[in-house]
Amino acid sequence: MPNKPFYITTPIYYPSGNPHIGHCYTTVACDSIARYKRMQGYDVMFLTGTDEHGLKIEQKAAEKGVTPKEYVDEIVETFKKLWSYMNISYDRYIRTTDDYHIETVQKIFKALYDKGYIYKGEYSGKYCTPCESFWTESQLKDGKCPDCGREVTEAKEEAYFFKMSPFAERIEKLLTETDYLRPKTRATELVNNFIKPGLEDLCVSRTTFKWGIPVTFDDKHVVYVWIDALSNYISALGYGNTTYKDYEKFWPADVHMVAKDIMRFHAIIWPAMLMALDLPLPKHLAVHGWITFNGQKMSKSLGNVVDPFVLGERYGADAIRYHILREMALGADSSFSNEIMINRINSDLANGLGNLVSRTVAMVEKYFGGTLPKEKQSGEFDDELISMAEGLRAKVDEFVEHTQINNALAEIFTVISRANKYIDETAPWVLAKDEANKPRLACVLYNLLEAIRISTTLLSAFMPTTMPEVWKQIGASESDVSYENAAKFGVLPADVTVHRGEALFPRIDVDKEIEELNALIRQNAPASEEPEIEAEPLAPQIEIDEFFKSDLRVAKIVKCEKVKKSKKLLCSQLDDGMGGRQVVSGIAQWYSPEDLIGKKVILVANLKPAVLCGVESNGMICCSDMPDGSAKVIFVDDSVPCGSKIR
RNA sequence: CGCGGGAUGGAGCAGCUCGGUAGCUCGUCGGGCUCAUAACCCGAAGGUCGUUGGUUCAAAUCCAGCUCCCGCAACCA
Repeated sequence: MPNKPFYITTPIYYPSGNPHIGHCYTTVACDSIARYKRMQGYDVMFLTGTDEHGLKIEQKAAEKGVTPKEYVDEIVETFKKLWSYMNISYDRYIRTTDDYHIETVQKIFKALYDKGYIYKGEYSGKYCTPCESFWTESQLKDGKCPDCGREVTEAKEEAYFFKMSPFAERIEKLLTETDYLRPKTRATELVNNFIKPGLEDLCVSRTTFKWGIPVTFDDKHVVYVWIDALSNYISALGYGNTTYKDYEKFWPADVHMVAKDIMRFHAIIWPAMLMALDLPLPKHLAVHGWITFNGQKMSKSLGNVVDPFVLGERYGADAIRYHILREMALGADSSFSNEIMINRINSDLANGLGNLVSRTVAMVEKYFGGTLPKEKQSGEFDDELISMAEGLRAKVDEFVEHTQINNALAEIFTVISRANKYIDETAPWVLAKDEANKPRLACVLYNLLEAIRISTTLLSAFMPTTMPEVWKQIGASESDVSYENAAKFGVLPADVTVHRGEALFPRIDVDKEIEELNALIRQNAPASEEPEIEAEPLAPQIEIDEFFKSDLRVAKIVKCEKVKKSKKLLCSQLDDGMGGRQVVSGIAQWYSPEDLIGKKVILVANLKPAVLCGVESNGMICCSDMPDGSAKVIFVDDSVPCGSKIR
């Protein structure tokens, strides 16, 4: 009888930069589940990959002066290197630039078109030229581009749209009445925000960049991200292509694991696509939180601090894996500070597991020369340890089944703790003093080896690099550490021979280590005071009269207050030397009203008025972008009179 | 009144569905042990369970109001 299939996926990552610890998060979790399922005897397909199309890649490549494909090839290598570093056992790696994927996407696009779910949009006034973006009716803000706020034009541009509304009801049921979404607490949020207001048709093609999969029946268009990226889950199995033939076997997927920022696409758009194609839906969508660093969200500027390569080199892939997995709770964010990680490695891995193996093996060597005698005598305290060890597998099974890896690990370490306590209870060093106690002593040590064998067998899915080293030390053969034997006590040979080895997880000196890491950070930080910024590509040249189309004036902020119901907006009353006006600016995160009152700024005075969060705005205050995404207002010398023209 | 989540000893969390001695990990302090990676084991200190009111014999747990955080949505003219 063939083994039961199990299909698990990570998202395909966007290679617009090198991978960071956040990417490890999802991938390591999937890898652990994949390994566990393989151990259980499932025929596993574990898919990961990269989503390689789109405007951003096209631009990044242009900046570097290479083709998009060349650009992406290089970064993909880094991803693969990281996965090999982290000992990730993916079965297949999909790149959306692979021929077979392109073939599938084109077929799916055509199929949806033929079924009438994709139609060509001919909307008027939905295109923002500066942003090169299409918008649907409800995305527009007061009839203007939601991105830049400028007037959208009567677009001659066209785009294809995917009809979502026919599936709204089924999707709502999927989210609220099944356990598709994990954790389910997010279901209401999705339903309230997206489904109840009415599902918008989705723009699924672009004509404004070339780096994408061409629409077969309309070569002006390339397929936009949704259909391109999400289809990877089935194209990788051979749906719509002949490169692979695993679709029948593995679809529907057992688990799609994603971080919360892309939950929406996997919870709504992906099911809608599958429904439109009349394909079965995946069984579960497991959503996890973000890694935050010292309380801050991960960002590029922090990238080098928690470079997974650096961390892996210092502590080993398994230590990183363990920390990530142990901290991960479905849904919630988890913080990643070096201190937390080092403490965790020390207390759980070095003091708990590593030391348990070390002391046990040492005692077998010291008291029996490395090989236990066959004669044993059971005694007090044995039963509790044995029953805990024997019952462990069932508990871990349960947690893995529900993608609760942190709990699975906690369960395993309960047994490890219990084993350490068992040593104190039985006090082998006391037994060793009397030759008559040798059978009892042998039994105690054997029980410890068994507890270690069972724990590490189950742990090997999560920490695949180090566990074989443990097995070498405790004298376990390959068959001893099978999943089968993980629920049985008494598997190791009665006269097992151990082999003392290196410390598995050396204890880390916290203070020293933190200092070294901080030094590394400083070293990697930009040397100059001036933060380096990635220069934006230069806008096309313009004539001087085009410049004079914008009327820039000096104005003084006389009054300023926060816009209610908005986090980002400040509403200012300006003296523009022309009777005054009101302007709204999205800078509330960086400036409080007191910072601005009385200051003189540069005003774009001839912008068409717009209404933001119900407040009218007549112009724009000039700011410069900062590397971290914030903005700095450009102040003008107080001696310049209000209303002065700038040129 | 856009939607949702949260507030529990120094830190991070569990408990709340189905009211009844407040639990875990780390940290701190004291003790024990010596097989071990100064590790391990035991014990102690430390909490008005955000705030106010209500239901009840009894509320961290149920109900209502309030405050503060966080996420989503909206929004950086």
